[in-house]
Amino acid sequence: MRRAPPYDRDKALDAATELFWRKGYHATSLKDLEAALGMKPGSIYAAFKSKEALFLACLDRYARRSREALRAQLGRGGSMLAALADHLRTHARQNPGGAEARACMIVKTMLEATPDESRLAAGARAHFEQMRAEFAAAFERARAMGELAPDADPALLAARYQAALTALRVEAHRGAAADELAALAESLAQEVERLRVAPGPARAAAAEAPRAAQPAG
Amino acid sequence: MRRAPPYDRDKALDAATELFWRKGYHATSLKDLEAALGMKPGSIYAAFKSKEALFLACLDRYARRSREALRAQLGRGGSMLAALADHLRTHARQNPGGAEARACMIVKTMLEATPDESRLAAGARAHFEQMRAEFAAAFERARAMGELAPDADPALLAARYQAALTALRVEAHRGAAADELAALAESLAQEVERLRVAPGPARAAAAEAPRAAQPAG
DNA sequence: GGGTAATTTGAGCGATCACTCAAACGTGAT
DNA sequence: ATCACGTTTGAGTGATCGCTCAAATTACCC
Repeated sequence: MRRAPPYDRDKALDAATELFWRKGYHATSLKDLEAALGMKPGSIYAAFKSKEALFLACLDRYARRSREALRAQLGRGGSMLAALADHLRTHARQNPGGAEARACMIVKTMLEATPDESRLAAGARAHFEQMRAEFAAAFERARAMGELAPDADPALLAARYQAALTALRVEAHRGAAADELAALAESLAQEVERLRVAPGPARAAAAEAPRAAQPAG
Repeated sequence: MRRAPPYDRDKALDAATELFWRKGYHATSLKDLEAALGMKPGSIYAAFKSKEALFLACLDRYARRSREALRAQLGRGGSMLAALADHLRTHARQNPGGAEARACMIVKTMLEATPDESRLAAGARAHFEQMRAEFAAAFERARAMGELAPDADPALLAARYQAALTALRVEAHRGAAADELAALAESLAQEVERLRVAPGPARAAAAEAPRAAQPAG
């Protein structure tokens, strides 16, 4: 019979994720973690095997939650393209000082991990590719629904969508003004919605955005 | 009369930049720098005042060279939009193992710097904004040349262009296959060229890209 | 209440961190 | 040659790094 652990694993992972996300892997010390988790080094190493393993656990959790949030936003039925566009707009609505006004932890880790820290690098890349697969599946569904042209390339669209999202979150991280961030997100979102092909002569004609003066960048 | 320093400041900065760019600020130790620069700690601290100051010197140099490379590519006369598009394509042509197949050092630093490392964060942001100003100036020139519609928004276009470039370099950093990277770059480049407005009824009609099946993402 | 096993504790491990400084050294002027 | 001066040297600074482990503590079963 195991004794119930007096520490709350979920809260500990929350605190560790917040710390790692904000400061990155290298700049976060065990002292920081001890303070944030309210645990002594021995407990941390009993619960999680090492600093690296703890980081990877946080990253996995973060990625899983990101994926679930995406699916929740895309799975409400209705237009896939509209949902994808709204997902971009969502990321511009974060309050500037908030925890979400930060670049994606997966991307941060990809850029921070050195080649010899292979587990961090491989983990981050795997999660990045998994998100890409989510986006590709969404575009495939859009194509199946007739929102996209039959010869549309979901893989390329997914790459471009992820690029837009990545850059948008870098812009938020930079501290861009809320209105500039919203304008950029809106511009990228309209780009997605402009992919829609007219399904019939009547119903979705309004969804076809008019050719604007600056449609791209 | 000062004695000429026996160390080559330019080569030292080259080596330090390579190291910082690859490993980031925190993961680069003084031991690493000693080995790469061929200098003992005392010399490093005499030549550059601290690890942080050395990093900032490298970052300044990197940003200045990036700016100069951009100006060289955009200043050859001819179409600004074509030059901007080609600049994107250039970044996809880097050989995969090469030193350039890495995310932008400015962006890496923006994402790595913690809020309390204010000099690193501020320096990276300043350089990022300076690059944005370069892009905005290029789009303004394009508008003045009649390549863009008179009501085009250079600031927004610059933000979108920088977003595309940032994401493209993240994709290269990730280790994307050369053909996928080229496809993404080509897609983004065409997006830029599609901004062109027909200048006259005849001459530049061919430059107006035909409306493709998947123009955006 | 006593026994047992799982868990937490926290001092402290060796290694490495960024950095310093007195001494050795090289160079140009005399 | 000799001197004066500025640079390079590299052993060594205290602090902090990630991490360990024997001992104390706690919860559960009988």
